[in-house]
Amino acid sequence: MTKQSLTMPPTSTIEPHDPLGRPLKRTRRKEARPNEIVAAALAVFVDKGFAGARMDEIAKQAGVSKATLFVYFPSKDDLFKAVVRTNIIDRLTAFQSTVAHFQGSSGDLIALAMHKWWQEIGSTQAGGISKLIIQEAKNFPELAAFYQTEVMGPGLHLMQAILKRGIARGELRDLDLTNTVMGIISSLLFLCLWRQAMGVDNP
Amino acid sequence: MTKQSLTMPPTSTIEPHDPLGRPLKRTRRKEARPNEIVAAALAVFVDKGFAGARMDEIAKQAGVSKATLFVYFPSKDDLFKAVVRTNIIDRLTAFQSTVAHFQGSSGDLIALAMHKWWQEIGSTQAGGISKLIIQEAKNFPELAAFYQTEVMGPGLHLMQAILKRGIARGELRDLDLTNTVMGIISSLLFLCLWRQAMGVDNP
DNA sequence: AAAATTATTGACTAAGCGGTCATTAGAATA
DNA sequence: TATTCTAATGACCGCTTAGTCAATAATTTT
Repeated sequence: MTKQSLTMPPTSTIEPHDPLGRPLKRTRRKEARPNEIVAAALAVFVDKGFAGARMDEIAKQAGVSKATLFVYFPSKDDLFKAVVRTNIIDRLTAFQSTVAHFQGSSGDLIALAMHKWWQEIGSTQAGGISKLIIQEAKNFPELAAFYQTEVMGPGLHLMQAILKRGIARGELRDLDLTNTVMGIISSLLFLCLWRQAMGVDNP
Repeated sequence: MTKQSLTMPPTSTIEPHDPLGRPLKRTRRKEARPNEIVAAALAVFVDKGFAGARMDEIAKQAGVSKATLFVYFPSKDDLFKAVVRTNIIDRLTAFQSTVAHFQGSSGDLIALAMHKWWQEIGSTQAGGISKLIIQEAKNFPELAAFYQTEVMGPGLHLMQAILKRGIARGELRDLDLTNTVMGIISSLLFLCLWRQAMGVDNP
């Protein structure tokens, strides 16, 4: 199933298309644009950092003019926030409900959480966002604050909830919540950061 | 012993000086400039990152005009390389020998290693270099390789040696060396990166 | 003290960037 | 087919900043 078939009716006539299946001439595709722009933005942001990412390059990679970016996103900041939302926050909230209805042992749940994060974020292009935040936090305090409240806060809270569940069920001893959470996520995040920095190829 | 006494004869006349002991009026100090510029550059690069660092700010912090920067360093890139080269190696080797000849228990040795690293690097401005490397690894691949072989490699090796010693003395069980080392340094480095990124004040 | 040397700099430029807007052209409607 | 609506864009603007250079002034030499 191609991406195109999800977002627009199959083109019946013989038209020139780019490698990603997008028409070469100027076309109006209001529905598909935002996703394509966000996808392109993720790639460029992760590769170049926030300051280093050029709107022109994002536009080019999205197969669109720079002005079109500003039709769908009011500013570079907003585009970045959209990237974080669709790549991290949505996944995080999805996983929150998974945790809420989990039946098995707490050991399995912890393993699942770590595995899932690594599989969907840490080892993918989305993992680059973590590095990006560390890179740019000081220069773009608003973005750092956004990430703190929208991602780190909920993430830490979720992990704490998992540990509390384990303690309540008598599967874990009464450990220090903050430090244990820190230990768990630091190993994951550090490995992610390191791979990103050293340029390990991610699928 | 002040920095000034190392680099120039003591000023005998009563002249206005800045807080770092540098004369306020325009003076010619060919020998002292490079070190002062590199020191200022380190501070600004660590604080703002490579892209965010402004040559004007480095110049101001070095007590010099921007044009003078380009007298001593041909470009921003070259200045950055000079900063990293002159700041990394000495600290590492000094630290290695501190840990190398230890007599007590392995538990104490591990604690000492972590504590010492945190005290002398992780919690200081030098810790900012780790962040710098992670930040700029992609843009300066040869710098990343240099850091990998000269710093990370020896660091991991040293920590492994400490664990092997513990196992040989029967103080530690036969644990997985690579993973344990990763767990130990990841928590330290991650905390360091996080503090650097979020701007916790360092002494 | 005057001249020569050269470290230092203020003022400038060229380039690059985020963001804007009047115009253009693809699609929907009649 | 003609008309309307609006997605898409080329051309432009104001601002920032790495890098340049002729002029300036602190030393050294005579």
